[in-house]
Order: sequence, then structure tokens, then C-alpha cells
Amino acid sequence: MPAHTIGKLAKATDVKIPTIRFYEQIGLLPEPDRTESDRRVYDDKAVRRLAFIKHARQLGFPIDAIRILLDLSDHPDRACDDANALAQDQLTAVEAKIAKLQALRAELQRMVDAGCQGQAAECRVIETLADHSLCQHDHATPERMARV
Amino acid sequence: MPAHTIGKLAKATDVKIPTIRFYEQIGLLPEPDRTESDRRVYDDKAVRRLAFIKHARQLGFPIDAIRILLDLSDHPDRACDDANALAQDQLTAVEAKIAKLQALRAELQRMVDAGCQGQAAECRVIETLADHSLCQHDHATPERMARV
DNA sequence: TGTGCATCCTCTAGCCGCTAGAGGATCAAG
DNA sequence: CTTGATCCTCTAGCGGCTAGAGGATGCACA
Repeated sequence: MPAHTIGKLAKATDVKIPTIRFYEQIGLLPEPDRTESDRRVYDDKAVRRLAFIKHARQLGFPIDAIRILLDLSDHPDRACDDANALAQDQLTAVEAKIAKLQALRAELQRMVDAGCQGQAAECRVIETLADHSLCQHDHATPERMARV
Repeated sequence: MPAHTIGKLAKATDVKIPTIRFYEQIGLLPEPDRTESDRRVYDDKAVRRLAFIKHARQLGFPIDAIRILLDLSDHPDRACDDANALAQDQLTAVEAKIAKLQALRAELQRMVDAGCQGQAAECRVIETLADHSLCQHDHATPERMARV
């Protein structure tokens, strides 16, 4: 089982070193063995686990969902209903975000198209911001998006 | 000029009271007058300014951009190039986010479609997360998204 | 005139998911 | 033996709020 320093693990997975330590701190990654001088030592299992986490984060799964997914991955005998549900939730969330962003894009596009030269007094961008009634969409307050 | 309490301002603009105080603290809203007992008193100008801020936030403009936009709005004699540029930047950012989310949606859709019954060992969701090579898209690390 | 609830005040801490930096120890190559 | 890369822990900061403690007013109704 080849051993890696934290730096190698970081390179292998393209995850930054402080992020790896952060994942350890919040319990996503187990505490690794240490050398005599207290340096972390990782094996290939850690590489796979971190790659799993990274992939899930790229897909926008929140940390708590990843905890559950990792747990399932660790226990292949369990029912995977939770994994399906989480993926479905995430899909729904992503679709909602897309819909919202498309409405925003439409309005921004109108603002940009109407963009003026000259003074702020006649600026359509400013004007649009100042007067919501100029909007066509009812872009509701966006919810928190964390990372996508 | 009708005067409002912070509560009325909050209702008029649909912005929460702590958020109003927060905007004041970071200098987006000017410090309002106070009553003898130290309560904030707002006029209609404050309502308009807060509505402007809210609208810009809904469109995803970051606070620093809003500072500039407010400043332009306060000085109608200035050139509005900055406003146009900020709107264009925001449009570009939103388009990039949409593109990224659409790639994520596609992969999540495949995961969900392949969703299994039974044990995690055969779960396509888990499997896909564990093995990035099963993905079709090269969904890069998402950048920070703040609010939409 | 009391009373009781709504609203306001300030202050601090927390959310998510990292990221950055200080200040120091250790390793590995030349 | 030196030098520079890498590692360690710890704390604080990012954006944009949000929540809660603990207390002071304001206002309607009896």
C-alpha cells in the first residue's frame, strides 16, 4: 500500500492541502496515521475517498449529503434508497437554480441590450435597478446557493 | 416626507430588519436619523435606496458592484460606462453558472435515471461518485457562487 | 394607571465551505 | 551544512447575511 504525504494526496486529487485538513477536521476524512514527526501519511484508500468527496462536491452535494453517501459507500450491504433520494434532491435543486438563473439572465440581457452611452441620468441599467416595475420577471429572492 | 420605523421599511421593501442594519453597518445605507430613544427613522429616499439594493441583489450583483451602482445613481451627471460594464460582467457570470449547472444537471439526471433498487454495492449513484471516469462531462471545480 | 405584548436597541456568534497567514519544525537535495 | 520545499498547529477571514441574548421603549386596551 503506497504511502503519500498530504502534498501528494493534494496533487493526486487536485484538492488543496488546507481543504484536506478541513475535511479531516469535520470528519469527512478519517484521521490518518502519522510519521514520528507528526506528518500525515495517506494510503490509496484515502485517495479514493477524497476523490469521491471531490466528485460529489463538484456535483454540488452539500457536506451532510456526502457524509451519508460515504457511509453507504462504506457499507455496500445497506439499502441505497438514501443515495437515490439524495441524487434526486440534488437534481431538483440544480434544476431550480437553473430556472432562476435563466430568468435573471433574461433581465440582465435586456439591461445590457438597452445599455446607454453617456450619463447615468439616462442609464437604463441604473433605471432598471431603481424601478422594479420595469422588469418582466418576478425574480424572487434567490436562496442561498453555497457552491453549485 | 413620511417617516418610517425600521419595521415599516422592512415591510415596504421585503428586506429583513437585521439585513437593513447590516447594510447600514457596511455603508450601503447611510446612518439614518434617530428618535430621542435611539430608534432609526427613515424617509422615502431610504425606501427607494433599499429597494434599489434589493433589486440588484436579486440580480446577483455583489455588494461591491452595488456600491458603484448606487454611487452612479447618486450622481446622474457621471458617465455610466461602469454601470454597463458591471451589468455585462454579471450577465457573463450568470451565463457561466447556467452552463455549469446544465452540465451538472445532465450528470445528475443520468445518475437518477440509472438509480437502483437494492444494495449500495450495486448502486449507480455511489458508483458514479466513486469513479469519475463514468462521467461524460468534465465538470470543473465550481467557483464560489455566493447568491445567485 | 397599570399591564402586557410588539417593536426596537446593541452586541456577539453562527452559517457554509473553504482560504490565508503567522510562526515554527522537519525533510531532502546539493 | 545549508537552503528551500514541505509540513505542522492555530487563528482569523471571506460573503452575505441570520439568530439569539438581554434589555429598553411604545402603544393599545382595561
